[in-house]
Amino acid sequence: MSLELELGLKKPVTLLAHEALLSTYYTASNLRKKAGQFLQPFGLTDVQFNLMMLLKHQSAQGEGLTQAQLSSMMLVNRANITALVDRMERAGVVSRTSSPSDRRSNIIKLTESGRKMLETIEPLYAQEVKRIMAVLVESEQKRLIGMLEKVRSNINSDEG
Amino acid sequence: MSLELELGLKKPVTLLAHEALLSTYYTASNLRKKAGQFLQPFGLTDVQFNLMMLLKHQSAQGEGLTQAQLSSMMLVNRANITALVDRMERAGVVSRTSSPSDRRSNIIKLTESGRKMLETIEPLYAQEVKRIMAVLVESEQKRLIGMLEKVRSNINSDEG
DNA sequence: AGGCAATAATACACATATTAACAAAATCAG
DNA sequence: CTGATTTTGTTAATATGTGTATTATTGCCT
Repeated sequence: MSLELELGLKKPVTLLAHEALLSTYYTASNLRKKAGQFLQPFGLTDVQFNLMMLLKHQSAQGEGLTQAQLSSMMLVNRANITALVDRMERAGVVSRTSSPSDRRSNIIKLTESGRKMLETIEPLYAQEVKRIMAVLVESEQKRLIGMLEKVRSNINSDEG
Repeated sequence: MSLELELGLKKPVTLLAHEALLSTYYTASNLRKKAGQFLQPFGLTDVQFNLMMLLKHQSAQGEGLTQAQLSSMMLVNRANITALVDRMERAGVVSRTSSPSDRRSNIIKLTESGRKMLETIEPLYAQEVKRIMAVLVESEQKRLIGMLEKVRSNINSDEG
């Protein structure tokens, strides 16, 4: 179904480039909503799940990540991470410890409870992601990734 | 530049389908940030600009749209629109009138000031969108739109 | 050593998103 | 027509995002 029908537009989007941009917006929006619904029974949001995945896959065994590293990997402002980690700490899925080597930094780690939770959810999540993306064959997924990468690379290329 | 490098990941994303999903997320996120920066000098957010574009292009001459129509076209909850229109009304770019034919509904229209503002911004915005998307030739943009459409169509196809 | 710039986290004000609960109005079933 | 249902908008609680300012700490440079 076209964007026009999905959104109930009365007139088509006239500029192709704009339609491409809106398609990217709304697809991301739909994917996030779907992820949110999928994760709700586990008491997690998509952002919290993403953070837990980073802690599991992007840190050396049991090392954890600093809030600054997390903000870089999630492409959000560092200020965001404070309240996000607060909530997750309160929910008992991560721990926050001051770094001994740099007392400005906090080390965020999965708790045992968080690790177990992720062990349950991750295979189901991976299965659902594969199901959704299976409308595109492997070569198409690669082409999609490549095209989006080109778009991102061009976003800020006029500055400086 | 790959997602891995852009986010400072230490390890690659192993599941191709997940990388495709994350690419879509982060591209949309980058596009929205860029739009936000572009619109900031005009005192608008990307969401407010999007709403103004809908009022201009998706309503019959001077007719306006209801909040329910706007929420459908923006893929957001109706509850959102209330405060959004409040802010935009306060900024003087839209007006909110009770519909004579259905007293539950509010008709949202661009004010003269909003219309003028859009006349200034729209061509600059279109130019910037074209510049960003010009890394993809027309056929690629169409292929991107088509692939994203297929993904969206598959998101909720397991329900019911 | 001492001073100064950069970095990490936090706090605050604000914009946007969700769900749930509600009131008012329109519509439908009989 | 009347009573039940649906639709529209609002409000409240919560989560996430931005930018800015502040504090603490680190590290660099003279």
